[in-house]
Amino acid sequence: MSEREGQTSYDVHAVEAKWLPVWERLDPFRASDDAVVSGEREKRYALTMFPYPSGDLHMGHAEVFALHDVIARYWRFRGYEVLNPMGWDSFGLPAENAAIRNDEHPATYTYANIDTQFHSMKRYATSVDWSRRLHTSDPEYYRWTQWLFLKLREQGMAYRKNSPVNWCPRDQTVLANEQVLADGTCERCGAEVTKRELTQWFFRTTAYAQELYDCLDDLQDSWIGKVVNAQRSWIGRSEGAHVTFDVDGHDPITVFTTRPDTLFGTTFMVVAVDAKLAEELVTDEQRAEFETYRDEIRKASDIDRLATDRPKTGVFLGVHATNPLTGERIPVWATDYVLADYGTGAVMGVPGGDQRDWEFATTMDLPIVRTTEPPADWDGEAFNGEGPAINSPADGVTSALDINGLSVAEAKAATIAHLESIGHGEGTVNFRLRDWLLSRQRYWGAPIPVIHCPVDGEVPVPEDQLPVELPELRGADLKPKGTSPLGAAEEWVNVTCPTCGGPAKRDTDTMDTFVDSSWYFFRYLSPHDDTQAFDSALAEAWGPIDLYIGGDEHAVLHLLYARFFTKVLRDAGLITWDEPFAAYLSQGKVINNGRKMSKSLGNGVDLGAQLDEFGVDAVRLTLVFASPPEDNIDWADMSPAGSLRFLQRAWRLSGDVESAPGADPAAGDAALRKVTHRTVREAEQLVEAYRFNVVVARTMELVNATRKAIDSGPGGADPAVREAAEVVARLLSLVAPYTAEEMWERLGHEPSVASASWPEVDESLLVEDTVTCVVQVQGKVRATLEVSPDATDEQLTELALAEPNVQRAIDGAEVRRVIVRAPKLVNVVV
RNA sequence: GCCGGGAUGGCGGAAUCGGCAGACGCGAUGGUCUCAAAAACCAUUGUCCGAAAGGGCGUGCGGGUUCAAGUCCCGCUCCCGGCACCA
Repeated sequence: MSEREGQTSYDVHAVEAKWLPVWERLDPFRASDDAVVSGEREKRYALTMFPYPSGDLHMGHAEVFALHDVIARYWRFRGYEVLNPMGWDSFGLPAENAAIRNDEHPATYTYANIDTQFHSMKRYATSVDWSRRLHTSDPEYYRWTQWLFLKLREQGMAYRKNSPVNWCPRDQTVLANEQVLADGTCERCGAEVTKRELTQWFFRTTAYAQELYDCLDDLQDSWIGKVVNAQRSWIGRSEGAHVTFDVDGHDPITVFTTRPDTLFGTTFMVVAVDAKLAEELVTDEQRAEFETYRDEIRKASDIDRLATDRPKTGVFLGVHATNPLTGERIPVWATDYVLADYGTGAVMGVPGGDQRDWEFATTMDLPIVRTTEPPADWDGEAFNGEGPAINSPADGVTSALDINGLSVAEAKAATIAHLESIGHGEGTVNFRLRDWLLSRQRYWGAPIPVIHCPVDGEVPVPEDQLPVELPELRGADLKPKGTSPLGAAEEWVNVTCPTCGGPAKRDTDTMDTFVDSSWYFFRYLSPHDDTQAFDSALAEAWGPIDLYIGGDEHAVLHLLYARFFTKVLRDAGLITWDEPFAAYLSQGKVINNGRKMSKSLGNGVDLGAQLDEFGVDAVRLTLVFASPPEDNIDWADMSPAGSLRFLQRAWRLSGDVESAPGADPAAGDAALRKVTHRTVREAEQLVEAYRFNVVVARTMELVNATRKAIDSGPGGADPAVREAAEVVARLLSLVAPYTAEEMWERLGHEPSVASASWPEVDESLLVEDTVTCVVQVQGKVRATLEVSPDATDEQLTELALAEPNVQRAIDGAEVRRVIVRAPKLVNVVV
């Protein structure tokens, strides 16, 4: 037992109990608005996605909070004023479903869980400013959610329309497109989503499609790539043209195409069978056949319709359109392979250039004309690759436009120019993104603050009457019945119209909970302000968020909505910046034994049990050290016990330091000092690059080096050992605050280590007096030399060739060339 | 099908300026201490040949560029994620 006080370990739980009240008293993480507004200190806004209060915190929370705290604490050390707030996304279905099961109010479940999570978070000891705590289900919060809804409505960004919408039969509510997974199931509960024709509220996200897309370029480097990619795909920008076809006995039809250059190969037109347009076009002779086909398609589920390998089907509508370039008449068909709600719901059929059109043409026996010359060895069907334009115009047809021989890009440009000149089309951009459906037919959300009056129509609730508080409903009253439970609260529903004073009814839908979370990061700036949603001056001072960390499940949903809100608020004049999250990092999942943790698999790992067994610090350390932040962590591969061993080893250093606090490190062992200062510099670079796992590795190396210095080097009395131990305490505090605090105290300092200053790097100690020079022969390492960092090429060559091992490798051959990269490398070529 | 990311020891992962592959940790093996165990500490740990010195091979596969390739280029395989009858 080399340790001075005879202790080889500390009691994890005693240490937790000891420091929590001290930190409570010191409150070192409170963010000062004044320091930032006055410009006294530079700001950093660190944000992690706030939790939904279902039960207690789990391993996933533990990971994201631990990762997030590294950067937040680091920024604080570096002298920034750090805003690190926390709250709860506390509206939502799990609470409502629990309330129905237990015949209680959703608030009971919600606030009990918040309380549980709050205490777990306190124990978890992240550097949060708790004075800014908020819950989205508080009337003080949703009052401003409602205010923002009205603001968006004022901006023309919230509107009501009747349309086919996604309906989840299990949750008994409509869903946004973003909440329906690729396989047609509900993102929340997994039920198969169906369609309903309903009048619903939408946010006009499509108005910002272009900007939401373009700004991704600026985020490319500071956001994790897969999320930028996901958003790009979701917004789905495609460049092309609108082309207008005259139709016999009908208004002209406009189609969207990305390949206007293939217009000469258009041999038919196809309209989505479920679009209104199809119904308008169909002739009386064809109507019966059309309706039979349409009804058949309507019966098929979305799942079936999504399959891409089904044979092409369709019905001729009896009308003809005219190709604007050639005057040729082409038949108009209805089909289910054209989508009613993308583009114009109608497509020009170019079988030579589009595989789907090829299959349709083959099935329906329609002509096929190629417009791009395929390569000589082409043995496919439709060809949509690069090649010279052909058949413009085809034999026997005339056109004012001839693009033969042009490349695809040239042919597109020429065709668009021509269409514009004859008034039959224009270059345009189309997006896949749809407007955000925000109404929900459920109870536990923010009521939509609108009154429907038979005289005045849609009337916004006057600002001074906000919030529109939820009526007291509980248990069975909340049972989903396909319409909003709020409709049953008659006293609440029936109101007088704010405009005419006559009888009117409240809107009975509540808002999607993603509305609540689209602006919470603004509310953190002034969470107790009862005069406004947020303070624009504070938004100016603190925004945008410098680093946001969260899960991939929100790669599209929440991040897209928050970006949209930010842009609308900017255009409403409330803020000046364009994007809410300057940098985004996604955390991987914590899994167990190769599988997602789940009740049915019985492989869940209980966070509380892990904390009880290994302590907060060891669990945090394990999660941070496991892998780069964005990778998944398989808990079965991890060793929290090993983490605890390391923490004890680090802690023991603080008991072996024999010099007094303030001892001058300059007098200490130079070798250890070099390691210490190099470690600090590397840690700075690594934290800033979010490579937190490597920061831990470097800290471990410093602990090892310090241990060696104590046991078999200059000994515990050397001031360099104190310097090293004090650096370890501060590096460790990024991940293991309890252990670090305990070390800091044993080293003779006042708490809190979090308020200590960051170790200053002595640049002179980063200069090595010798470096290892690798000597290769034919690229293979044959020897290493310890040389001065300013050794010359000539010196190195001479030393290298003098090595017996090098001579043996050369084996008498003629040295043809010696490559020297002084002072690190010599390569002898024979 | 299109777009993005990845593949490194028994395991998690280091090495992103083209310059010692496997840092750090886990696990394993042997040892010290102990009545014993735990903890702690010491040693070994990519693989093959060799008693050793030393050498061969080695970053998913096949080519290439280079004095030098995990890293750059070309062509594949597989895995993960996003989008998908989106015209």
